[in-house]
Amino acid sequence: MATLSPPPPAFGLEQFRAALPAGTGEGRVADGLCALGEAAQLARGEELAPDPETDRLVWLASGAAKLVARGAAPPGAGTPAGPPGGQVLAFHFAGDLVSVLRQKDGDFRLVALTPCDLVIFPSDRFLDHAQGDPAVLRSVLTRSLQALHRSRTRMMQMGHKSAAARIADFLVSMAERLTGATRGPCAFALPMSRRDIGDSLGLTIETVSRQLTELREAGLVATEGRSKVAITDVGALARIAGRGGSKAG
Amino acid sequence: MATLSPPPPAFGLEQFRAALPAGTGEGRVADGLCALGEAAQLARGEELAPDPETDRLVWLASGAAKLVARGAAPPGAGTPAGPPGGQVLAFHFAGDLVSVLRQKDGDFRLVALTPCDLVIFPSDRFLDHAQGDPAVLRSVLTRSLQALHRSRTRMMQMGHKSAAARIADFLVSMAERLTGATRGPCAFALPMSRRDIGDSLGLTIETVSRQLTELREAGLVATEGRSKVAITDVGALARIAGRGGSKAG
DNA sequence: CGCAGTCTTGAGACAGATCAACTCACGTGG
DNA sequence: CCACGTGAGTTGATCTGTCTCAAGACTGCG
Repeated sequence: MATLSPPPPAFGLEQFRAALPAGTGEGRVADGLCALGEAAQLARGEELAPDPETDRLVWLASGAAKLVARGAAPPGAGTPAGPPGGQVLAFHFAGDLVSVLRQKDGDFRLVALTPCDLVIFPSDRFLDHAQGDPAVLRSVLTRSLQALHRSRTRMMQMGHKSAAARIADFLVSMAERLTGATRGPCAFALPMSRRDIGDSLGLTIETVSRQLTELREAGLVATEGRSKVAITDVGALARIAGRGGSKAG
Repeated sequence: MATLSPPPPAFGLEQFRAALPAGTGEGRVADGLCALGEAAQLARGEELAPDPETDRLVWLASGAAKLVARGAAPPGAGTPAGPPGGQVLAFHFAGDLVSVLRQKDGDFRLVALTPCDLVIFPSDRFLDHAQGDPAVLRSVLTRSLQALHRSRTRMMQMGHKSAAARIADFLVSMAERLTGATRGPCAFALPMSRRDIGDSLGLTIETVSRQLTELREAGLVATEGRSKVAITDVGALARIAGRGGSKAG
């Protein structure tokens, strides 16, 4: 269960305010929005308590989480993996605003990969308030359109890309989101398991493992332990992924 | 080239207005929006003239179109299919509001599958005006979030679904959008080619053809000519697609 | 009526899934 | 501090589904 935190002064809210569009004026609306938000923490593996009635917007103040679709058992429970288990739709990190629709519309669940601080807004009330400040509303809309664009681009890639390209793309994407690097070397720790990676890419854990091994043998990445990854050259991976200046090279 | 139509009284705009949220008041803002829109027609195979500078929102008043990503040659030109050709990201039909980003962000192009009437809005100016009426802005946002949701769901399916499931899903989706049917029998004409279908599903035309043949032999669909399709039972197809009551069934 | 392009059908090749051990990392308990 | 056990990760062998390459049949058009 998510641990609601009334005593601690709502960690994360101030960061949320800071992320609001600057042109929003004195912040009256921002205050209103913050008043709507409920701060919560999730421990590793914990899941955002589902709400069958309302769509929610969740602001991830810190940590990493995955958005999974129906069927994933809570960690520690049975259902090892007989059926597909739970399909991972997306990974989210600090700063992301995640749209979690009510269960009725195809219950998606937000599961913490690391300890998370988050702020939960009821979608409709958030928008009611945001209407008071079109800049905020527009900011959210722009984010959504970008998210849609990204999702479409990903979808296109998923359509007909090899396992190698998918893994490379995944790593490039993680490098960008976790370290901001878009080329050159970089290193980071992956918060998710091989299974999560495979589920999000439509591959099996075996294939994920094999592809990582090949990249390792090609000298493009180095791994340490289960999660640490060092990329020799993000640009080279991006090329394998079919991004950027792929023109014949 | 898109044929701009100044003389005809902007066919499509009235329908666009009608589709705006009802609670928007007298329609002052709606008038402003309509003033921003440029009506255009596209003939079959024609492509919306690309604009490298501005993001656009395109309202499809009538007809059907596909949103494709870089590389697709105009119909009648060379480039049969040597390289991947053009990946189809989505199909759109009358009533859809399509977000077409500027070329810089990964040029997507809107290509007419049938003669189309459409209304083109510059994205930023549309939003500027829409800020005058939060209800409109919110309506657009809601649409976007739903589109994102649909895109994610599709992405998930693309990830690990068989060719049969993808074709079945495609047919169910088309049945819903073209006839409104979600179960029972229905019939319609597909406005797109096998190649378009394959491109949108990440399959080859041969596989599309084979899967349709199997569905035909199974008595689930009947085809006539190149485009006409009759579905015996949408629910049965939905089950194959992995939608609905798939529980062990 | 004939042509061109789309669609269908077939045979073979290959990527990734599946099934099955094995190894290692990391947390636990001695 | 080190030994141990569990579950994650890796690796290998095989099998299936889809792509590829190659003809052939039909649709729809001029």
